[in-house]
Amino acid sequence: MLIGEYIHTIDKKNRISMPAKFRKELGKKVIITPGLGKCLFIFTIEEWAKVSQKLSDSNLSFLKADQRSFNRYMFGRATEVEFDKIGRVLIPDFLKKRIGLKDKAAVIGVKDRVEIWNDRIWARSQAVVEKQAEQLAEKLANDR
Amino acid sequence: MLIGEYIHTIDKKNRISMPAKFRKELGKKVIITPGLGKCLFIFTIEEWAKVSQKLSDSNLSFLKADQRSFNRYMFGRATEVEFDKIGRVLIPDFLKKRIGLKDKAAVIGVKDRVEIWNDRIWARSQAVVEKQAEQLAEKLANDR
DNA sequence: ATATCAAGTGGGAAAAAGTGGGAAATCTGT
DNA sequence: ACAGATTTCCCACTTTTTCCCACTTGATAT
Repeated sequence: MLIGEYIHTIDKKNRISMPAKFRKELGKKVIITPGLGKCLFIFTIEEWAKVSQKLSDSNLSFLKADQRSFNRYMFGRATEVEFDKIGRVLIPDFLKKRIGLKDKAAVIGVKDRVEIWNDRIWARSQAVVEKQAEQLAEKLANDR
Repeated sequence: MLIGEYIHTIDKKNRISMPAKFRKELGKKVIITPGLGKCLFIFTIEEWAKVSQKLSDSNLSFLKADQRSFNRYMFGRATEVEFDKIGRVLIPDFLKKRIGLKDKAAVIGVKDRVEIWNDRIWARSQAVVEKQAEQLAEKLANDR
C-alpha cells in the first residue's frame, strides 16, 4: 500500500526521485496525470487500466458532455514515464506548471496512487483538513 | 490486550523503544498515523487493514472532493515502520512535529492500539481527566 | 551482597537513498 | 546536413537510514 509523505527535490532537469518505499510497488513505468486538486496523480500501469476503464464506463453519474471533457482532461494529458536507473521520474513541463511546482515537492502515498504537490500548497491544505479530519475520523472510529 | 503507560526516550535518531510488553502483540511491522488529539496511533497491520478498508470502500473515491482530502490525510500521513532487532521504531519527522514530541514520550496501551504522546502533554491531559473524575464522583455522591 | 538477566539507551560504521552534473545521444529548425 | 538545444544515460558526491554492538539500569535469583 502506498502511504506516507516525503519531501523531495525537483532538480534543474525536472526530475524527482520517487521515495524508495514506493518504487517496488510502482514498477518500472507509471502513468502520470493531472490530478483532482492542485496535484498530480501517479498510477501503476495496472491501476491506470482500472481507473481508465471505470472512467469510460457510461454508468458514471456524469452528463455525457461533461464526461467527455473530463476524459479528455485525464487521458489527453496522461503521460507514461519510466524511472531512470536510480528511481527518478521526469515531470513533464506542462504538468509541473499546472500545479505550481518549484524546487520542493511533497510526494504523498494515498493507498493505490501517488500524488505530487508543491510542498507549500500541500502543507497549507493539510492544515485546513486537519480539523475536519479529526471529526471524520472520530465518526469512523465510533461506527465500528 | 495493549494496556499500560510507559515513559520512553526519543533518541537523536528519532527512535523509540516499544515497551517489551507490547512487542509480541504488535508483530514485526506496524502502521503509525496521526491520532485523535495531539497524539499518534500505532496499529498492527491487521488493525490497519480494517481501518483503511473502511476509509476507502467506495469505488473511485477520488472523484469526491471530501473523500479525497480525507484519504490524503489518513493515507498520506500513515507510515509503515518496522521494529529493529531490539524493538525500536522510527517516528517519521513530520509526525513527531505534529504532536510536539521532544525527547520524552508517553507510550500508552489503549486496548487494540498504542498511542504516543509528548510526555508533558500527556501528563497535563491526565491531570484534567482526573479532576473531572473527582468532580464527577463528588457530584454523584451529593446527588444521593 | 553479588551475579544474572531483561529492558532500555546510545552511537559507530556500513549501506542505501537522494541530489547534482557531465557527456553522449537525440531532436529541432534552418 | 549542421549548429544549437534538449534529452538520456551514467557516474560521483552527500546525506540519511539501517544494522550491529556495547553500555546502563533495575529487577530477580542465589
